[in-house]
Amino acid sequence: MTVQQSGRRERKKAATRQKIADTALRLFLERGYDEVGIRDVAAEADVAVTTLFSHFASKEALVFEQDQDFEQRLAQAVTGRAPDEPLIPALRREIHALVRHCTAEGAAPIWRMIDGSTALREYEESMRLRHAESLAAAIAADPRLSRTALACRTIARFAIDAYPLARESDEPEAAVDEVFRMVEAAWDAAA
Amino acid sequence: MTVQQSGRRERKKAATRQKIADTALRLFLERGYDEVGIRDVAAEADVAVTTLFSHFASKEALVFEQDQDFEQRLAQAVTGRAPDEPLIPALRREIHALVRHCTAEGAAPIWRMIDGSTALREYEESMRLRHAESLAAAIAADPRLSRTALACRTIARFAIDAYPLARESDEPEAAVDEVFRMVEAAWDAAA
DNA sequence: GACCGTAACACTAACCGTTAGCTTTTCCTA
DNA sequence: TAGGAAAAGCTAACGGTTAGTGTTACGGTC
Repeated sequence: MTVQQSGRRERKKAATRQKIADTALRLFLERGYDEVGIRDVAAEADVAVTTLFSHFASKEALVFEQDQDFEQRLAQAVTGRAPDEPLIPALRREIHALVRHCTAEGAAPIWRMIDGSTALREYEESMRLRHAESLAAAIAADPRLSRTALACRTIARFAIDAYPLARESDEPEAAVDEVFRMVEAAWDAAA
Repeated sequence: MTVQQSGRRERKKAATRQKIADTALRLFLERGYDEVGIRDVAAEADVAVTTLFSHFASKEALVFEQDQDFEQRLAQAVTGRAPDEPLIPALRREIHALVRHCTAEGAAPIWRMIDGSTALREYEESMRLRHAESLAAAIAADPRLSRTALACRTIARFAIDAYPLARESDEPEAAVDEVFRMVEAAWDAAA
C-alpha cells in the first residue's frame, strides 16, 4: 500500500536530472569540457548550482551518467548467468556488449572529450575500480566457484582491465577476445 | 655540456622542495590530510603558495613524493634484468620489493592516512595507471619477448594490479605470489 | 669584477568546484 | 485541506589552483 505509482514528484525529479545531464553534455560538446563551468551548466538548465549537486556528486559525474547501469550489468552477468555457464565466457559477453556500446556511432565525440580531459580520465579510472570491487563481490558470492577471495578480486580487476584496453585498441572487438584468453588462463591457474 | 651537480642554485631548489615535502607530511600526519590546507603548508614551510605549486603539481603529489622512483624501478626491472631471466619472475621480484617497502615499519601511519582520503586513493590509482603504461612500453621494447602490443599492455596492467591487491591483503607477501601465478598463466597464454 | 639572462621565489587577486546554512516551493498522504 | 517531507532555491563561503606581475639570487660570459 505504501508503494506509490503515480509519483509526480519522482517524475519531476527524474526530469530535472535528465535536463541537467542533457544540458551539460550539450555544452561540453559545444565548447569543451574545461571551458564550461558548473555555473554555466546550472544557468543553462535553469536550476540552482546546489540543485545540480544534489543530483550529481561532481562535475565529472555529469558525463558518466550510466555509471550505475554498468556496475549492475556486470554483477548481473555473473549472478544471472545460466546455471551451467562458466564464469569467464559470461564476463566476456558482457564486456563485449559494453565495448560495443561505447564504440557505437555517435559516441565518438564523447570519448574524444573524455580522452582530452585529465579529470575525466581519472574519474573513469576510479569508476572502474568501484566496478571491479562490486564485480569481485558478486564472483566471491557464487557458490559454484571455489576460489580464494584474493583470486576473485584479482580476476575481477583483470576482467575490468579488458575494457579500457579494448577501447584504446584499433580493433576493440578482437582486443576483448585477445585479452580474455589471458584472463581465462589466469582464472584456470587460480583453481 | 657537463651536468653541474655542485650548483648552489640546484641545491637550494632541492632543499626548498624537500622542506616543503617534509613539512607537508609532518602536518598531514599531525592533524590529518583534510584538516591541513595548502596555505598552512606553505606558511609552515615559509614559502609562497605559488612556490609550493612550482615544486608539486597538486596537494596529493606532496604525499607521493617517490612517484617517479617507482616508475623508473619498474621499467628498470624489465630492461635491466639478467639476459636469461624471464619477464615474469623479474617483475614479481620488483613488486615484492615495492610491497615490502610499503608495509615496512613506520609506513603504516602514512598508508592509514592515504586509505582515509578519497582524493589520495584516487591519485594513487591514476599514478599506477601511468606506471602501467611506462611498464608496458618497456615490455614492448624488449626484443626477447615476442608478444603483441596489446598483450604487453595487458600484462603490464595485470602486474601492476598485483600491488594494490597485495597491499590490501592480510598477508601481502603471499598475496603477491598468488596473484603472480595468475599473471604468469596469462602471459603464457599470450604466446 | 661588472653584466646580463634566467631560474626561483613572492605577492595579489582571482577562478572554479564544492558545501553549509537556511528559506521557499511542490506535492504526497492522511 | 492541512501537515509534513522532499525537492529546489539563494547566499556566502571554503579550499585547491592559476594568471599576472614583479623581485631576488645565481651562473656563465666578457
